[in-house]
Amino acid sequence: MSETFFVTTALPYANGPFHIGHIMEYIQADIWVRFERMQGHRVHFVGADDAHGAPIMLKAEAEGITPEQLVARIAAGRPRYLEGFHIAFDHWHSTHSGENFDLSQDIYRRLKAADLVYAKPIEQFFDPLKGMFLADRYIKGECPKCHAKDQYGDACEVCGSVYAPSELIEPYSALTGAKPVLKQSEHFFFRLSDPRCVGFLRQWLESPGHVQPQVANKAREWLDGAGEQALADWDISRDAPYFGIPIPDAPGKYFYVWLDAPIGYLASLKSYFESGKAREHGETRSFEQFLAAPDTRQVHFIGKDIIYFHTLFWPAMLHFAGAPYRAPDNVHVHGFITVSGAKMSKSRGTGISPLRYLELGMNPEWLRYYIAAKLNGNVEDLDFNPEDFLARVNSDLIGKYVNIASRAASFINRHFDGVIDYPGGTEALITRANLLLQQVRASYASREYSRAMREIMAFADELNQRFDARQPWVLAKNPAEREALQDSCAQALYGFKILTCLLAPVLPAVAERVARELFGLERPLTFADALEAPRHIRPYQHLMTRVDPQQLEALLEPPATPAPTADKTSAAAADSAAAATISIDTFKQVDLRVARIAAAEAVSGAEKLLRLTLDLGGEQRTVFAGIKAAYDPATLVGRLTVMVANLAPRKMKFGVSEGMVLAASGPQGGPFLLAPDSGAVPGMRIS
RNA sequence: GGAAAGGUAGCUCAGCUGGUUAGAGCACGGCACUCAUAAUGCCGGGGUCGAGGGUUCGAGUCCCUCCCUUUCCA
Repeated sequence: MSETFFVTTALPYANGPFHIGHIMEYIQADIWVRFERMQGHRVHFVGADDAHGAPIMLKAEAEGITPEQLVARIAAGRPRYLEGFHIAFDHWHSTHSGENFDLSQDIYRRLKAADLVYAKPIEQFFDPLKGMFLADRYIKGECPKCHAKDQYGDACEVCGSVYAPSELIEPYSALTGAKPVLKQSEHFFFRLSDPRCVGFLRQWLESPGHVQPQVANKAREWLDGAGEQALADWDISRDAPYFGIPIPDAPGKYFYVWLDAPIGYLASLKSYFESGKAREHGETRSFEQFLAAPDTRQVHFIGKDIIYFHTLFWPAMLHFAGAPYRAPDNVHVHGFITVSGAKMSKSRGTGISPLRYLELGMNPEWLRYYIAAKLNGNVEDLDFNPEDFLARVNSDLIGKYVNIASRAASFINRHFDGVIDYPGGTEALITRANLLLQQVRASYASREYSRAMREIMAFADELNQRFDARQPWVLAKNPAEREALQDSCAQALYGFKILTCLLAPVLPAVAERVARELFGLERPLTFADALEAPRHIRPYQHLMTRVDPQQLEALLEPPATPAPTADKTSAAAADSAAAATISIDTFKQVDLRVARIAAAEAVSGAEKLLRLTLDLGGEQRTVFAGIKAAYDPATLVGRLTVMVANLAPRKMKFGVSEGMVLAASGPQGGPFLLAPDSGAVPGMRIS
């Protein structure tokens, strides 16, 4: 019954870091992957950078580096986001790779052999200074309709009309300002309009499960287009200079980036197989065998902006290239994410920065839950609303879910030494769990995450209601009610375990901690665990803190303007100039370590101090820090920071401080605690 | 211009193939409780389901027109 999936997310363009839209898609896919794995299915989840094309080439040129260097720099920044949000790709690769060169050229040769590729001369604007053909976006000029100046070559941002670049009045190259000239060049075309392609695509779109009905409608519209809207063949070549994959037997010609980008899915998979990782994950077949197997389910998660490429070209290319290539089994389309109703814009700095989210120490699982709570299986936009985020996360996750464990565990530990027994039996809960599993699994499977979260939270409500009705805090005062006390708490804790299983795809880190720390399970949870009543619980430790409105505010405030930043650096420079130089040996005497803040509390009687318990990976230290004014203790717990580990202990009025944490401050404000990048673990030496 | 999706309580959303007084969570008001890193429970106020027509015994749910929002048109 176990199935095998090959899952991808859309390849991000390697000219910049991830934005919140990428992260949303990855969270959606990651939840689905984790869900399928919890059902016992084998899933290979891969991603890659989309490295080719003119924008990357030009950006690299502008920075005075090679495109490879630019792409490598961007790629180096990927892991901290992925790890930070618990997005567990099995492999991450690049379209600028040997695998992708081989696969792209192979698929091209096969399509050519199938007579689905032809050459045709086209006329296009050419920048004589730069010596390259110009894509529409690199040509600007006056709009032929409304005569607005400086409009792009494809559409006018002022009046919204659409036109060809040759219609622009006074066109000029956006790269050099030169007047572009029309020049002829031979391009290669993929015969998308071929009856074989159209026939195949119709059939593929009709087969249930391949795409959502709305997406099939849209794609059919393109297929059925007539006249102006008729389905056109696809221009798949670009002329040198171009950062891309050379077309075989065609000197100076490269594949258009959109041809090799989706092939990057397969390139990443191939690299995953050839690196031996697939084998580590229990897959013994070769890449080709795996890909060709009819029971391998090839699933792509994409955004609605790239439906055209993924429902027309991509399936057709794969199908007509032939075995081992196969058209996808499922292309799942999601909408965009907006912030407070406004469309995300990188250039205007609106939207929320995923990196900033992590840097502020905000819990990634808050965002995962919030996205899950708002995501359905349709192609609909999702709004990130700060007030909603705060309310949703705090009341659902902390008030309802985590609170159940917190309130019940304390009784079991205090009165029964952690032993959970069920004088009232577990049948009712097992029946309930079975029903819930059925509902919630169906919701996850169809990507109706918001429904799943509603179903799960309704159960959390039930548990809190029942717990309340039985009033264990009253029972605890009467020794004769011992059984009732144990039963009421046991029922709640078993319910909590069920909730945790159901939420595990969304909250992997919390689920892992619950399994290990509370229930002593040294393995990942599966859905079968929901039917297994726990018999013992360890002392409860807080699982999640509430969202701090200040963090949320900091997340949303616009990025700092350059001016104050410059002030800061100059102030810092002035400071450092004042300090005498020291030798490296002197510096090495300071033992700096990464520490996890295990606990934080205000010190009563002290205006500025917080008492921090720092975890150095095995060793715990108590440190007093004068940061009370800037930090709420609750938001500090769990985050990583930097401490001086070999500072002589100092006896203070409130206790002994065994070190100090590092924070920046100056005339512009502070203190600001230091934090290592994600990946650091407590105890690491800093040098 | 063509097309798609959406417009349901203050906010975020559920309402499948039309059927008793339109639901949830959050927010708000009141009460209760005190086990829980203020968390929980109960009660309540609040919606002419974008507007207007139509079909029907009966429409948020079907049809038509219009308005608004978002997006797509390679």
